[in-house]
Order: sequence, then C-alpha cells, then structure tokens
Amino acid sequence: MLPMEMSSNFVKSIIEEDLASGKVKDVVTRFPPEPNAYLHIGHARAIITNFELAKMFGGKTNLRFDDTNPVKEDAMFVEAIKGDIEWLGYEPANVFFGSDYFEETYRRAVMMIKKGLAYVCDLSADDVSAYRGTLTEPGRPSPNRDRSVEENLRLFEEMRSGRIPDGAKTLRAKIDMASPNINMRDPVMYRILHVHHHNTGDKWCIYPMYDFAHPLQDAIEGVSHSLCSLEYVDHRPLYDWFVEKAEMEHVPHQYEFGRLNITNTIMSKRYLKQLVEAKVVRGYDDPRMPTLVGLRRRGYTPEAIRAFVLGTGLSRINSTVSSEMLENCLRDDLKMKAARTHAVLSPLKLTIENYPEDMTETFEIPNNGDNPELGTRTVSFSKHIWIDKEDFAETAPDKGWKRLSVGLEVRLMQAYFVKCVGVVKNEAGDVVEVRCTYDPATRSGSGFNLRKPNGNIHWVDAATALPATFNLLEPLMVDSDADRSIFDRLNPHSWNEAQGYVEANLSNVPIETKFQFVRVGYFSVDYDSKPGSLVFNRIVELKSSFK
RNA sequence: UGGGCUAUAGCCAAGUGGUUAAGGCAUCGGACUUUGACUCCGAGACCGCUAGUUCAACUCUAGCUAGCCCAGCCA
Repeated sequence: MLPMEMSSNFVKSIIEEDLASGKVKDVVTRFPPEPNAYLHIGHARAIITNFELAKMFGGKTNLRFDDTNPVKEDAMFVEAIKGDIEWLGYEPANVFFGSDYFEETYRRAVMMIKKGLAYVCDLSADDVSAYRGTLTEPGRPSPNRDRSVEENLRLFEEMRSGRIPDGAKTLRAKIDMASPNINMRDPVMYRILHVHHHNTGDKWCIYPMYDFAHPLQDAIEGVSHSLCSLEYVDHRPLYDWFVEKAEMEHVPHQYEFGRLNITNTIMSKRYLKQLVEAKVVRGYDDPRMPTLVGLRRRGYTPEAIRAFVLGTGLSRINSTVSSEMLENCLRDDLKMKAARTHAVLSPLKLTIENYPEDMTETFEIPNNGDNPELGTRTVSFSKHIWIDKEDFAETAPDKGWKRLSVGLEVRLMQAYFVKCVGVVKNEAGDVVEVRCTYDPATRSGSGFNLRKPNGNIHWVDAATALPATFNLLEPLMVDSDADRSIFDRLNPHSWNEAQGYVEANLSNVPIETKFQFVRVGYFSVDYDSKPGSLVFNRIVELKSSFK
C-alpha cells in the first residue's frame, strides 16, 4: 500500500512539541536550492519533507533560491527547479531569492562590526587557511583581528565600493580561534567577487557566505524549522550565533536529517554532470538519470516518488534504500491507473493453420481488468500473430513450464486456445515460425471450461500491429565501490533497444502516457515518440517468480 | 584523549522503562489467478558490544567498538 502521509519521525515530533509548548505558533519551512544544477531524487526528499511537514501542521513552505555565490549559479536553473517542484505537485507559498536580502544582510553585518563582533581581515585565502589551525591544533588570530570599529567600518565600506580586488579582504566574524569546532574559528562572512549576479546585476561586489546569509534568510522569512542535511550539524552553533548576534527578531532553528541514497544510483551533482559532459548519457533528462527530469521522462510519476520518500522515512542516518523500493512504488501507483495492453518485444511469428486466411475478428477487451473505469478497447485477431520469443520453447524445459511448446496448448489472452503442431526453422536451425491450430470453442468470454490451457500468453495481430521501439533501461552503475571511478563502474547494458510491436490502437498516444504491457512491465511513451515511430521507455519490469 | 553525529532483521524504519519489538521493500513457503503480475495466508530480530541501575531495560547510566562528517574567500 502506498503511504499517503508522513509516518512518525523525529522532526515531526519536534514540531508537535514546539506547537504544544507554544514555542512555535506558525510552522514555516523552506526549500533552499542553489540554482546551479538540475534537481534529483535526493532533492525530492527535501522538497517533499518540507512541504508535507508544513502542510500537516497548517503551515507554509517557501521556495528560496540560495544565490549568494554568483560565480556558480545560472538563472536557467531557476525555471527548471520551479518546474520540477510544480511537477512534484507542490506550490510554494512564496518564491524568494537569497539575493532579495542583500541589503538587509549588509546592514546586519555593519551592525555586527559596530558591536565589535566582525572585522575586516587582510589575510589571503592561503593565510586564512594557515591561521585556522588544524583539526587537533587551535588556530591563531588574524593580525587584523583587533582593528577598531571605525577602521572596520571604513574598510568594509571600501570593500563594497569596488575599489578592492577579489580576495584581498574579507569580513570575518570574531568568535573563537581556539574552538574545537572549526566553523567557529572566525568564519568569513563576506568575500569580494567582482561578478555579475543574475538578479542584482553589478550592484554588489561583495557577497555573503552561506553560514552568515542562511540563518538571516530563515529569520527574515519567519522560518520556524530549517531542515538541512547532516553535514551541517557542525554549523548549527554558528547558525544560532549569527541569529543571536545579528539580533534577528524571529529565531529559526536548524534540524538536520540524513541523506537518502539509492542502490545502483549516483546522486551527486558533480557525477551527474560528468556523465552528461562525457556523453555517457543523452542529457540531464536521459531516462536513466536520477534527476527529476530524467525520472519523469522515463515514466516515474510524482505520486510514486512521493510514496517512496514518505515510505522510506526520515532519520539522522544517511541511508541507502534499495532501488526495488522505488520500483515497487511505481508499480503500486500504476497498478490501477495504467491501461494494460499487449506488446511483443521480441517477435516470433505464429500461424494458425485452421484459421481462414482472409478472416479477421475484433474483440472488445477491458483496458484494466482490475479497474473497469478505464473502459475497453478493440483489438483485431487473424491468422498471423506475433508472440514473444520467450513464450515459446520447442520442447518444454521442465514440468513447470507455463508457456507454449510443440504439442502444448496455451491461451492467447482474451482470444483463443492455440495448440502448437509444429515449427519452421531457418538454415541455422532457429525457430522462425510457430505453427498452431486453434479451437473456436475456447473463445474468451464464452465460458469454456472443459480444459485448462498450459498458460496464458500475450500476442498482437500481425495484420494490424504497429512497429515500436522499446528502450529497456537498466541501472547506469553496476558496482557500488565508491573508490573506483564512475567510468569504471558503468553498466555497459544500461540502455538496450528492442524492436517489436504494439496494438494498433496506440498509434496516437501522447508522450508520457503510461501502460502496463501485460506480462512484461510498465512503459511510458518517450519524448521522441511520434505516430509511425513509436518509442516506449520501460519504467520497471513486472515482478516475476519465474526463474 | 580535537570536535560532532549515528548504531533496532538483507535494506529502510516505528518504538522514549512493563506490548508476542509496528510497518514497508527484499527473500522463502502456500492459496488463488485469462498477466509466472495483482491479491490473500504464513515465515524472519539474542534491539552494535560489555558492565551497571531497576521487580522490570531497545528504552536510563558508564565504558567500549564501528561507521560517517568537519581544516572553501562552496553550499
């Protein structure tokens, strides 16, 4: 069963307590992506968690683009990210940018200088690093640590004016160079970057660092619960310090949860970029990619992704969930929603000897036997039929064989029983045609029950079937050994194409339409598909206990 | 003795002193079946380890072990 809402977890408990104690009145969360990459399913977890949590408590969720580093960001991603969130089914209460708050952030920085809590530092990047100390040794104070408030004010203004080159000065928080938490050793608050910003243009040449900007942004927006991943745990003391020292009226709190990984799936932005740039994949929306655009193109539904995220829970552990879990969510979602039709992926000709050459029948059959609301469709039947190679073996391999073999009788689903009376082979000895006879008394729907077939197989009428391409997608990675290069871990068979046939009624299917191809799997119409040249992506296979 | 975080079945994950330790995925049986699907029934845990507190410990305490994170003018 698909989980429809978030089960018990530590963040939910915290919110319940905060509400009960009166510490928090309005639940406000936010999803703060940096606009520098396509979103992937790991982001989907953050999105879904933030939105569902707020929704559950009558709160709201903002989308906030964390655009404090113009050298890495690109406005193109802003629209892409908005689209992904909308596709997932969420609507942000507000769409903000970190850059909306540059003026306010600057004022707070000035305030902190006046309070003697921030200073302009002349150290180079290398020197800042050297002065910082190591994990086991304390750092040393910057030579400029005790500059006067007046001088700091003057220099900070000078930084802003544009007269100082990149990297020559920084504004630093005056905290504790001996702190065992390295984040507290006078972290940089502002750096000089003479770079054009996608929102603020050339107005600024100093940009705030994440550690300073983020808590202020949360505070300004009235965020109550600021969720982030585990690697920010060590930043929380800094977060709280900035909120307090910058005298923010609203006090947000940060809570961290573990990242979600999926087996056989590479999730880091960097690796995904490498795959695209090396042309290992066909783009960010390649149906093998774990990006939201990739999953969408492949045929994953927002409902399945939401069920997956809700079903895997939330904790302070970096988890690696089996990809089978995601696959199951897709099957579960499409089980009742998708029409079930016939497709033959590896065609083998079947000829019914006792069926008249010029006869054609049409059958009205249900689109989904478990869901009458999906209606019916008409399929044709005639002397020449395509079946799947896998459904035929000249001699049955074992007594459990439930398909067709010489001398055995199976049901062509929704049609007739056919009995194999012989085969035609080519020079190489491969079976190229199966010869059968059919029994008119066994017509589906007739109530015939005098004998049981050896199995049920799908088929399409060769006279009317449409040729189609099937993209049989497998994991990009076969090896989870993170020590090896991703290029050494690639699955050489991640993309297999099959040429086969589908029912004639699929001639005009729109892209992204989902089907269950009976006994084969769930498929979605690819973006490249068009009438006369149909392309289907296999989203997931059906489960099978057949070995 | 840098600091921090984590530890419940193969994978996720509830559980916050007293329950047969939820649930999902996976796996293995069985039933049903015009999908070897679905559905249904059944099966799995010495709760990281060791001491302790307690009538009672997955839950509290101490010690230990293992894994992950931190030394960007990235986020």
